[in-house]
Amino acid sequence: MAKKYVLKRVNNAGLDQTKMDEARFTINYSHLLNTAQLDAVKALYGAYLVIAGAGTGKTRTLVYRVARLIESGFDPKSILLLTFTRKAAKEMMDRASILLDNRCSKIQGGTFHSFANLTLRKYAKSVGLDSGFTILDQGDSEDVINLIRGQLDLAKLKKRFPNKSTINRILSFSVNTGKKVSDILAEDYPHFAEYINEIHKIGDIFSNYKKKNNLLDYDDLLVYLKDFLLNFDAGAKGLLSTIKFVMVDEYQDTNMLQSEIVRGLTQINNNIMVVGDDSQSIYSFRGANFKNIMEFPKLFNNVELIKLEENYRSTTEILDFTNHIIDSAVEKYPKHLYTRKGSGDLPAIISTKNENMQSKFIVDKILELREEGVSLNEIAALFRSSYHSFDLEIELNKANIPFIKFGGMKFVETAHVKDVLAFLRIVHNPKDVVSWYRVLLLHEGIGPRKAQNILEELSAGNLNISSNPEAVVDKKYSDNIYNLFLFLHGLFQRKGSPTEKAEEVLTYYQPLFKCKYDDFNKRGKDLEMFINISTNYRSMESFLSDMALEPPRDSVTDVDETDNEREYLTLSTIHSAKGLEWHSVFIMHAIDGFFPSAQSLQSLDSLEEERRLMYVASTRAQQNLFISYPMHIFDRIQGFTFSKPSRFIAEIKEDLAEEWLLEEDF
DNA sequence: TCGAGGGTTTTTTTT
DNA sequence: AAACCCTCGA
Repeated sequence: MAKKYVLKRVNNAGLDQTKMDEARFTINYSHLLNTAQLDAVKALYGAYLVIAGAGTGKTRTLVYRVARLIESGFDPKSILLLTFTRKAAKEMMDRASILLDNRCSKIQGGTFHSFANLTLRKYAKSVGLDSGFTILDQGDSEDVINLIRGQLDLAKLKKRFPNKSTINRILSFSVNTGKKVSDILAEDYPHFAEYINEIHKIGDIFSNYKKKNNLLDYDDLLVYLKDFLLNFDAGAKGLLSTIKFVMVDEYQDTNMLQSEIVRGLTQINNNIMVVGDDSQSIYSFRGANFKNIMEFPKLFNNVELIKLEENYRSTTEILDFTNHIIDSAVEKYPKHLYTRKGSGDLPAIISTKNENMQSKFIVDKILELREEGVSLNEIAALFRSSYHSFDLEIELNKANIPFIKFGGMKFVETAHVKDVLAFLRIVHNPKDVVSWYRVLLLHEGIGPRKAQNILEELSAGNLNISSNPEAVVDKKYSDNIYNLFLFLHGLFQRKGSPTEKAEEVLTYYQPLFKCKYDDFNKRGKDLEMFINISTNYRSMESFLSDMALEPPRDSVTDVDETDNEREYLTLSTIHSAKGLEWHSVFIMHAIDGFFPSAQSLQSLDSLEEERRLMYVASTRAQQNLFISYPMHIFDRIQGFTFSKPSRFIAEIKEDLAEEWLLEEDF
């Protein structure tokens, strides 16, 4: 008798989901994960919202899910993992590779912006872009706005007009949240409300300017990507048919624009998993709203909610402390974090006489910890604003404690590095007026006016760098302009690696550099490092994109790439410490006015965000948590002021932390 | 029109 | 302490 076969529908990977036998996997998932984590890892099709409290193994869960999808036979390239930094994406891919095999490093991963960059270059035509577009970083955008601002006749205005960074912030916030500029002004900048028309005008000119000159700022990257996806033409369909699974990390910090991108990405394969924690939402200034994460179920059908609540990071004492901080939040979604990690020391709240005593305390305590066998790599000092660590940095240097600082001014944001980049950007995109302007102003005898004239000649085609300057650069221009064009023409024609070109720029730039900066000796190190970094790149395009999107961390204090073995302490803004953890954590400057910051005291919403910031900071600690505040601190405006401890720690109950008072003779 | 000098304000956080 | 704005002499 002939056997009867029943044809069952199988999924895309050719495997029947219900029949999938755990034994076929090389990784023993059910042993290595808790129930909730396992639910998330096994999830296959559909939409999932994973609410993952601090330290509940969020990264671990994502890593295992990647491994499992790949083990199930899905093409790594069909998995897209959007993270907050590319470092986070890379770390996850590395961990998954160790877990399973090298296929895991083949998934697509990165930030929304870097994904937008790659996609838009690839599909430039269908978006109506030139694929050689240049990315404007925040400083570049501000420069353009300043230019436009200068052209408007603002002298006639009686009252102060917002400066470039404020204008940029307002316009950008509008793009990211979808709010009207007038509403933003009314809510956050009532004192500028009367300038609504001027701001709109600047916004319009700015947009046209960017379009005309092949420039995209951070927001444009997202807007163009969103439009590309939602227009859903052949190009977008082609792209989306290759993406089967989308995962988004740190979803609480995405904004409306980004959530539309997520929607756009899942139009064909409705498989989406977002992971986040509303209590750790700390990017409202970029348009994120902690409530967005709970709006997610409205975006997709049948969203399954998974909650990770077992904390694997901190001791009971630390967890009790951090739970208390977030319990006082005015608005939050219920969750109960618990730990089985056991008991340790109570968190300590340390008041010191002044800022320097605080630094000395931290240095001393670090040395003590090191005596006890805690590696410097396991220790971090966290602060609200980048400048809060200046005094500590001095003391660390005195004590010979190596450190790396995260957050704050980045290496590529320093004026001299931007100068060098500007030359390279012109050669790569001769329409990059922002860089042109910067480069022109470097030269003696050229101010805003003459630079404008030259820019006009450039856009009219009377001047260019593709032909020999003999032919195009008129006699009426000074020698240094002729020489500039000669140099750029040479560089434009030359084929060579980013490093070779950067070295040529440096040679040309050297005299200008020494003339512009008194402290050129100190800054010179950055330029050397810039050359060093360039050696990692073979294409100018990826080099320039990376410098704008994922620039290297720090300039002076940064150690060599080869120095990975060395131990170092981490100094970091709380924002840059997101997602990380250490054995021992110091939180500095816990003073009202510093943390929470003075600007946030005005509104409840921003105060609540400061609270979440304190929550993020304190949940980074595994074993030891030290929160310090100086009782006297120098305030540039008022001189010495007596300061109160941060309201977040002042409200802590006695049994949750012990208080230390540091005597003067330390 | 450039660029130096002086007086004033300003301050988070990041892609 | 640095960034910004305005004024004024060359």
